[in-house]
Amino acid sequence: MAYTSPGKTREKIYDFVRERILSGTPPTTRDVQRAFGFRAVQSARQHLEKLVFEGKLAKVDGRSRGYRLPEFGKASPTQLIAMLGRVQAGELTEAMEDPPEYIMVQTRFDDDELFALTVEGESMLHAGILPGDMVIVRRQPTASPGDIVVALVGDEATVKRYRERDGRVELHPENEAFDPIIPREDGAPFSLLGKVIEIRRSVE
Amino acid sequence: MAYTSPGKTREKIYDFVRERILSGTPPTTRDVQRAFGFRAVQSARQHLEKLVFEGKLAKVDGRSRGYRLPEFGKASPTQLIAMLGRVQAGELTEAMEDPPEYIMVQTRFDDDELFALTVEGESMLHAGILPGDMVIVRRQPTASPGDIVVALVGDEATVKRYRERDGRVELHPENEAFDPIIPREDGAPFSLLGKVIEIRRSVE
DNA sequence: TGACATAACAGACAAATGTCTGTTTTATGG
DNA sequence: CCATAAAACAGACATTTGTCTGTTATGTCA
Repeated sequence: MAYTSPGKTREKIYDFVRERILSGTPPTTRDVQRAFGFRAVQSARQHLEKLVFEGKLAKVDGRSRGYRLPEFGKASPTQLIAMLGRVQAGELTEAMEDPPEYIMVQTRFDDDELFALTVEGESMLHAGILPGDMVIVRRQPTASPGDIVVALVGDEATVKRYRERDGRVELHPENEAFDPIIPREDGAPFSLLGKVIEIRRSVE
Repeated sequence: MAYTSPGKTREKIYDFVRERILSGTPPTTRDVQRAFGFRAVQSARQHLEKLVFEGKLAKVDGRSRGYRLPEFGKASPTQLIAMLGRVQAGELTEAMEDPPEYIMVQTRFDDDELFALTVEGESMLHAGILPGDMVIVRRQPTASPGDIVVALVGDEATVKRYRERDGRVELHPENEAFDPIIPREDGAPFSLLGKVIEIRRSVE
């Protein structure tokens, strides 16, 4: 490879390695060598080791593909969660299996069971949740008053604000055009799917 | 390792491999061997190959740590972007360098230059953008009418709806309590930072 | 119980990958 | 221009890792 001014190539190597790590597979020394057209492995290695020395990369010695992003290691665990969609026979199932869509989420705890849903309807408009928004839900059987939750009422999944009045569960919309749902009264089968922990909206 | 009924161990191996892939490093055959206490590499290999045959895992032959999640192979590229925050002397700089915070974004195009901001104020309330929301912005010098943009007006970064009237730029809030900004008229230095492509809100 | 499929084991070889020692070439700053 | 540091090259060895052939043990089911 042609000679470049000090640090120039190293920066590109960092970008390359970083991207590879993020996309799921840290590169081998020789991956880097080939990607940059070095004629010696050591050329790649020297840059990589220097990046580790500078603290820009972390490394597990001796192991193959041992390079890591230092801050990211302990930052927050990343989880790939499934986009669910349709409600079918009272059970939430994966919509359009064909390709099941996944999204990345950074979570506080690794053992949370998460899933994502697309919101339909305008019942939570005043809570800043619009139709088409994606909500990320932590599956849990209970909730606290004030939580935004996803519940199965009858056959339909719905996003509402969780309240309790006189010991009874109430699901409140945040839009005057809609009425609260009081499960016991209307007798519809009711079950709490989980709590909304994040809202995402794509506006591209 | 003790003998288990058919498929029992394989399921656990699948979970193990999956988790390892998601956490950033696919395991080696011998990683699996050790994790399950097999006394032969082939035991692990057999299970892994079978999982590939069943379509539950994908694999790059010959390469170390070559196991993948099949659906994940084609997923959109992932990018780590910086959380910017404060506006300083007309320039957007990284807030609290000390740990620079990064978030994961799945992008359509890999070469977009993205950054993230925290929204202050309620001027975009009716567009479903609340104070504290994080907006992900693609840096670009122009915008189309209707876009939600981030602009630097004076020393302040502001999120508004981009409009044009009589060939002049107007920045419209989505809240009656606020007035539109018409850059030329009030004479404040104005520059377009980019277009909002995603909104995220954490409600934990 | 016995046939069968699967699980697990044993040992080895080959390829990929990490690592090392030393040399040559080029950019940079005085 | 020269001294120096960094970049790139060369070739090799050690370890890790993927792969293979064949054997033994155990669960399953008729």
